Amino acid sequence: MENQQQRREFTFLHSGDSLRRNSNRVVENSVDHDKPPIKEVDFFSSNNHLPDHQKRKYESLTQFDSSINTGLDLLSSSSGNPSKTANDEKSNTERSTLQVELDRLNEENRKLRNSLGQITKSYNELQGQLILAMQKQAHGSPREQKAELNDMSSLIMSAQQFVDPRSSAALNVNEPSISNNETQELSISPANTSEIMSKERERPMIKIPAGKQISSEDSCDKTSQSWGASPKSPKFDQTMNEEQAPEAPFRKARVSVRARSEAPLISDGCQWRKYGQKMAKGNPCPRAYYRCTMAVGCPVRKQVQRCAEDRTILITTYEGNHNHPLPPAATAMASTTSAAAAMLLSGSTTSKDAITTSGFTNSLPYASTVATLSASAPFPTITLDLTHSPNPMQFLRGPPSTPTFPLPFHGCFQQLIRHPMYLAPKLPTVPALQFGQQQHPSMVETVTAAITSDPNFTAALAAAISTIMGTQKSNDGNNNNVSGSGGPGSPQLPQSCTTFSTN
DNA sequence: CGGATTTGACCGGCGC
DNA sequence: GCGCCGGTCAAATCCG
Repeated sequence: MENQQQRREFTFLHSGDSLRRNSNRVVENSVDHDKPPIKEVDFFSSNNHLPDHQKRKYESLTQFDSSINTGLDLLSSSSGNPSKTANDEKSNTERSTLQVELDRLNEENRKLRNSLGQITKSYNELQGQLILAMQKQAHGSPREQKAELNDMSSLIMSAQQFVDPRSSAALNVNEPSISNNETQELSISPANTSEIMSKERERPMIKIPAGKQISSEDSCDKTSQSWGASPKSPKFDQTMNEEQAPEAPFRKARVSVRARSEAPLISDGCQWRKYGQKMAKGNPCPRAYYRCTMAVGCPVRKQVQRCAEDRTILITTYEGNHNHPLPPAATAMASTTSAAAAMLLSGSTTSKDAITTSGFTNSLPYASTVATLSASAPFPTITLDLTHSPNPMQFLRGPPSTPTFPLPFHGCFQQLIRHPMYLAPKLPTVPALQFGQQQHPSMVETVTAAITSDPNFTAALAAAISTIMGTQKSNDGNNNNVSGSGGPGSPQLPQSCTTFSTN
């Protein structure tokens, strides 16, 4: 079983490498005649309205590696001919136009390649860490299956970091007992997890200038704004070393969700235990504190409080990363909040940002749903306002087996989850995205476009990928649960930081 | 009886 | 230093 897990993970990593190679092909395919048309070729070949002689010119252009500007030399030599005719001048003008276009495409491809290179670099680092972690586990005393499951969770976490190590590292810092084996409980956070996480913490993180707390949200959201004071949980504190302390604010990324609900607490697929209730200043409604009980030691907490101004609105604020599998009903929401938090932590928000995040919310089925960033607060918070959804209860109370949470990425990646190859015991050697390309060509393009237009998308993508992997685990007959008392296990990424909430 | 909830006490951070 | 406030703990209580 352990070997199988390892093989899976390595396969996944390998597939990531394949992703890189394949993506490069998009750029360099012009020299590979055995491959199907690549984007550049497609771009030019799409000009079917052009005369044949121009098409031939396009073809000649695309015969050169777009990463090398050899095509430009060809054009310049041609344009330097003093005996050109009027037609030649016309065609040369067109060539110039095409040259500009080609340059633009090359530049675009270069950027894409750079992005992929960064991803690959992070990926390789993680791979090395995985190997180290697994070797360490192999030499250590055998642990129960519980521990192995947690290993899987940490591996999934790593997978997420492959996409965006920054955000993942930041998101996972709430994990307890990950840097100090002495404090960790036997059933949680195995050694390899500790090693991985410790290394991850060494990664440089983007700093958001600590500014004055400026609440960009209405009074209803004071609940989330106030969460920053947290801390104590002695167990967690023990795991923090001096270097990590300055980064603490990043670990407190929160996702606050506003939604209309009559119920005091809406099921979000996770199991929660109430551990406190307080009256918060400025709100006559008490604030309830919950912690995740799906796994022993899960650091995820949430606050639930009704909006003072509109008590039909329930505000749920999540913090922390699950260190255990999550049931399908929870993964949709979890991935969404993870994506939101990842976006928040990805570094693009350097000050008070009260915006409607286009890259994120554009994917929302309900146009009125907005995500508000408040990175200037002591702890960055992203608020998803679902109160204007046409029928919020539709997703809030949807059947667990068919989560219909109207948030980004979920539906898109369900396609991957359902793919037969994806469900196979062994992950394909082609990356999930490429693989999606087989059946859903537009998806890869969409993802690529999203990456180029919004770097933060990688973080969101990471969460979604994590969700996929988690779902796969639950689908391949492995019903292991981290917590014996927990419900259906599933993974949310421990990975994914904040969980979604509903409410 | 065991697990979940309630609720007052306690602690740490922060502002004055 | 003091008080306020948010967050957590843990004993008491409730509930299935």
